[in-house]
Amino acid sequence: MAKIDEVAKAAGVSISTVSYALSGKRPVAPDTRRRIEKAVRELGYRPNAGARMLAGSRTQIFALTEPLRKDTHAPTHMSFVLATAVAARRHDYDILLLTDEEASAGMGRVAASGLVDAILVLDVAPEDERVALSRAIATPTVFIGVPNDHEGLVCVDLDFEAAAALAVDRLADAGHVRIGLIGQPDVAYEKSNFPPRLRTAAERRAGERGIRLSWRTSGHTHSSRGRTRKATGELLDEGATALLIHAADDAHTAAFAEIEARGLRIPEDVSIISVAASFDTATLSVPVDTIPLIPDASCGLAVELAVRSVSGDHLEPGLHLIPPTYVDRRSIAAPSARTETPIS
Amino acid sequence: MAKIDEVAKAAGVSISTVSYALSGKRPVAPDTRRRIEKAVRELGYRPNAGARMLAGSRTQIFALTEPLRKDTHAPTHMSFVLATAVAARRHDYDILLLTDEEASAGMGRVAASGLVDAILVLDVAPEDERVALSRAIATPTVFIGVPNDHEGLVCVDLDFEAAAALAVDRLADAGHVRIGLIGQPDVAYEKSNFPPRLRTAAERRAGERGIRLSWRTSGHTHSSRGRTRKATGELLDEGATALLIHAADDAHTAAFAEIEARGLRIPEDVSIISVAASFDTATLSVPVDTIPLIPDASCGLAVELAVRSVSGDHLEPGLHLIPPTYVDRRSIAAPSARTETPIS
DNA sequence: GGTGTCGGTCGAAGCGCTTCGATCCGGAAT
DNA sequence: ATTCCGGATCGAAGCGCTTCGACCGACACC
Repeated sequence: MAKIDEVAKAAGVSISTVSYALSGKRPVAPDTRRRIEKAVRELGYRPNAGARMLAGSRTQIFALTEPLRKDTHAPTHMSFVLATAVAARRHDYDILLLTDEEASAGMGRVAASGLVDAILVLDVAPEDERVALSRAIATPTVFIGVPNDHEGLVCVDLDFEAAAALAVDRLADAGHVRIGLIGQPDVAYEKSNFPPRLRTAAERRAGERGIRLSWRTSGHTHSSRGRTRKATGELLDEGATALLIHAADDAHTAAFAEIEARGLRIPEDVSIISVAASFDTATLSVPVDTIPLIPDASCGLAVELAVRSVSGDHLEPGLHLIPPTYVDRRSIAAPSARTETPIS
Repeated sequence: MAKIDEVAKAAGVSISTVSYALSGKRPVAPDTRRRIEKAVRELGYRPNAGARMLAGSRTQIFALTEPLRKDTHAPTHMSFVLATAVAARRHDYDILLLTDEEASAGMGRVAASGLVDAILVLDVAPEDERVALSRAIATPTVFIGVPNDHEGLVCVDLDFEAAAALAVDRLADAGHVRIGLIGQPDVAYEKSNFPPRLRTAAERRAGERGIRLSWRTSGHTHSSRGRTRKATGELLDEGATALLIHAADDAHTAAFAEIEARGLRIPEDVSIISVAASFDTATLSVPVDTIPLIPDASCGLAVELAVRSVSGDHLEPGLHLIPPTYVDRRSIAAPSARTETPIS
């Protein structure tokens, strides 16, 4: 591998001029710059990562911690990892994976050894041991998700509460007075933070709009087809004319199956909104309206915050909630006489 | 962060002695070693990663390239990434993720900048552009999977051919003369390497044992419930008394559904072996015999090879095929009169 | 009693880069 | 003219570690 001194010699300048030309930290004459760039190209020069870290004290690496619990939804998780990696590369950063036990243990290690410039935290649990760890280290840390105790942390997430309110509003505006919420699997309500918050926010708004909202989960440890169908049926039996789904894709198809089995149509007989889905609801057998949880948005913002914090911008801690966006796919209509029942 | 000279001072020795005590590359007196370890502990010393890379020319980082095509089975993929990361940590290595476009572009980058000691290649396609890249760089590269053109490469994988032969043998030994193979989704037979090889090997062995083997895929771009059920039905209609399944978990449940719908039982009426499954076939509604594809084994071996190649051991290129292991869960029995039909 | 050999230790030379201060030069301001 | 400023460049000092060669004393061997 060519080294910086070879580039300097080839371009007829000093080492430091090459460095400045490449970093842009001091002005370099246009002609000189061209000669340097030419030399770099011809020699295939790449600055040595180790030397850079040592001299610069910027590593161009972010750690990404992901515990990968057994109940993690793999496809969703993958899209978050992917979004983070892509966003990082846009800022010339690489991602170092900390999984399994290392998700926690590795944080201290990479921080102390100066291997990474910042740490991104994925798969955040309500009571997450990484919260304490992040407070104990000097390396900037950004949470993608919000733990219960987020005092002094930088956190990024979809504004689930606003999303829930928006969804309820849309249904209320369309005239629905009884709606059902099909939520995440049971465990999510203990091990994760936003499912309960979304539910609570939906209930609050429903109350404000004079609507009755019933809630069911979509399974035990993961979305179960049978459980979700049953839940759907129960909600419809209770008179729900609209469904708000906060669950994985298979829960959607299970709900569709029950609706179809009853000879009902979407949206004529049953309105549906999917909330905080991170997959594409347009490719479901029935495209549905959604207030999506966009990995690119969350992870992009998280990376941006990390980059900024490395560049000196001491960012004040706090929640960075991404405002919900409504994607209309025509799965909402006014309640039909067919499903509507008098309020008891 | 404490630096090595502070440790040296605290222990009353020179910097180099500290270094040798920690690396073990030269003998250090037991008493001296203890004093150094004490100092390290008390100061919370961690060698600086950048300095280490620069001076040592060992980075303690492996790159893991994973293109993440849309048809990648997320859960399977995740278990490979996890297995790799865990294995790497056992050897004191971290994993740097190269995804998406960077899966290819990043290889040259991290190699040239000396960021990583070796590269591990995941999600290998038959015609994989990373093959050419790996030949163009000096950084040791280990493929987890076998591309068509593997001349001069180091590749690790399950011995699919032996696995197929083993599976056919078991069924033949049990007395089956007509068996069906439910394979991967269609695309896998174009975009991946082993599905066709497994199929061919199964057919060859079936021929040798005088058995008739019919083949069906389990879907178009992913396992489809309907398609798999249909395939299962067709195979049974053709007189198959045993099924060899090489597909994702949902394909198994789909096959079970069809079998159950026909009032048949496993293994009394239909014998089943799952080949090269990377999930736990014991947790399926019906536990089935399997010749598993064990991520820990493949990735562990790959990491080991990478570590060895870094430590000077110039490893000669070649395929490292992991011998198949048979896990008995009692899903095989002799063919029953109920399903058996005379050979036409 | 020389002369190896080996365990144990030290000093110093880098590893390849970034960055600070110094220098030099041409043009604007006075 | 003199001064001053900012663009453009250079030399050199590290960044924190690894590793080489050298040294010293202890012990064994003949």
